[in-house]
Amino acid sequence: MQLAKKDFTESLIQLTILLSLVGVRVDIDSYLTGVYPPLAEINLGPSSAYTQTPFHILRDTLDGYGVHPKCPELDSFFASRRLLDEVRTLGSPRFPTQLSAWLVHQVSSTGPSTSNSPDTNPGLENTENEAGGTNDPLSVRGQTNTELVQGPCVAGAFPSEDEVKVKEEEEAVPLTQLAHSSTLEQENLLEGIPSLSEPALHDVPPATDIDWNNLLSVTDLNDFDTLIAERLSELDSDINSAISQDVSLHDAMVTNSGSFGPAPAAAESRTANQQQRSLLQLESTNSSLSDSLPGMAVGLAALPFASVCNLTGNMTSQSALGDCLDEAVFDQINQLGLESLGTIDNHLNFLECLDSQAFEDLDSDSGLSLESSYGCPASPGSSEMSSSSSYYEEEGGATGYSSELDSKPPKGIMDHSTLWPSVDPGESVWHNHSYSSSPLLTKPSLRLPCKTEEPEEDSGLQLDERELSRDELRARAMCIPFSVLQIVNMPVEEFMEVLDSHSFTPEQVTLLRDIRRRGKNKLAAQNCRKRKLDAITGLQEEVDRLQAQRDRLLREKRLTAKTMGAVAHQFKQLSRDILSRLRDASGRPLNPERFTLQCGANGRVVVQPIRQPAVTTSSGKKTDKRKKEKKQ
DNA sequence: TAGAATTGTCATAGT
DNA sequence: TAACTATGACAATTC
Repeated sequence: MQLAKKDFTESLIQLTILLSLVGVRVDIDSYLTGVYPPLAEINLGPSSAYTQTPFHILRDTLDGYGVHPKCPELDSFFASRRLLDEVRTLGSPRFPTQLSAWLVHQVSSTGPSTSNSPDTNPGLENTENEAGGTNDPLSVRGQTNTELVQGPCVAGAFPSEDEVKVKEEEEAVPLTQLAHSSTLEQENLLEGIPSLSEPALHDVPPATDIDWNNLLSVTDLNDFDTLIAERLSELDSDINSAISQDVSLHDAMVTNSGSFGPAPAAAESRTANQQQRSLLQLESTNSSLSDSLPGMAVGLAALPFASVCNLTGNMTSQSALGDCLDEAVFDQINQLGLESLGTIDNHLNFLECLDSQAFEDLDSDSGLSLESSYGCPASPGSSEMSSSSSYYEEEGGATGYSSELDSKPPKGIMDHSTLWPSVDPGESVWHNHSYSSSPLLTKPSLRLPCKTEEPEEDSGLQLDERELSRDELRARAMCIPFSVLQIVNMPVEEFMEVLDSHSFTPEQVTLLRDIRRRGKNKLAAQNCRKRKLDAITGLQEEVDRLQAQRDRLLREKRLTAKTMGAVAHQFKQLSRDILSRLRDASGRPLNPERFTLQCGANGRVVVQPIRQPAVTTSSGKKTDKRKKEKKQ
């Protein structure tokens, strides 16, 4: 059942495309409105144009609609929507349909062919020179606009010997090629670009970004061409076959037929003439543009650049960055047209902003600070330590920290279990790490420890006495009936009560306060050091993570830059080919060096003259004159 | 024996 | 104001 539906769907698409070729628009909205869901099953079959490549899946899931990427309904919806868009693009008017098919053949052609390239075609060169001889694009513009509307005037510029065959063999056109247009285009490009991008991950010199900055910052078309050529010269030769830089319409059709299997040469020429005829049928969608716009307004309408842009969807689908580029940057390239390719540097700046912003976000989002570690459950926070009720529990561990009787703390990062073991405070010794006690202090004497005496009298100490801390020994010497732990850990109220109730001497009170102060400060020092180590460790981990993320983003950036270069180059080639086939009022082809295509958001393609540098120089002269006038 | 690591202590600022 | 905490600095000790 699914197979039958699939076949029916493909047949419907082919029929729609066929009807579109003859100028009949087929609206299949009702087919996709949910009443009939069979398009959802297109993805299930291998014969579907869209299921043969996973690009739509990747793109659709990256469209950012908040639906789970694996949702089958979502995938089906977007596949259906894409099919609808494709059919609409092919449906009306006639020229986009023809142009779409031509793009398919051109892109899918294998092997470069320069026979009819604009640069090598002497006829075009002559006409270009003639057109360029006027040095007035406006004159050409006005004539061309009218010419394009009339159409038949242009027909003479194309060979028409195969036009009759076109009508006869139109039914034999491999319509599936049209249905596969964007898919094949993506496949071919993606077969080439990954081979280009893969070495970018490993072999790209460090100056790649700089070169690409230069590339994208070039506003002059010639410079852009040069940089593009330089860039592509470094790329794998497969890009030549994938993009078919210098393939003319006819050659593209020939090579394309070979790519799709054996086809008669007549069919190739027929298809070529079909494209030519479609070009002759250009309709001016806005005749007033010749007056209002500095260029010709040609209703090319809906160049399938979306399919070109789609190729980047898979390339960059692994990240949101690629998605943004695919959806925004490339669409803007499409809209701005070839003349505005210099603004790609803005997009590169966008990339830079993404990088920097990502880094800044990461910095700000790290949430790691010296303060944050305080709240870490692994480390006792200051609030915990400040609580008097928790002192016995907390500082009981602190006794273990200094309990060199049991075990030595490991070197390096302090072990938390070592720092905070649950040791009975009453049984543990406070510490004897730093100071060995004097035997004199074991006596009930008020003499302070003299460090110079310690080495001489260590031999007379008992083992347990040597393990006593200095304060412990002082307490013993002062006959204080409390251990250091008790003194330190008891609440302040209790400590005050002890001081009041035991009628201590002032020296004893001072010692008790000092013991308590030193003990608490020791714990504080331990906590402080542990927090510092935690902070350092956390920062180091954060640095490692950010460095890894930075490397990943840089790789994605380089990959995206290469993709953008490939797309820009293809856009330029397509524009050149299209312009070379357009005619002005006198039947002369447009000079691709002087005109450019701009694709509007509504799918309309407008031919506009390229701004000559002379304009800038004249403005510069004006400014110079103004400066001179000001000086005078 | 020099040097690093550990630890206690002091001083001080802040709470 | 006292108690407490946090932390830098210093010194003693250990390895």
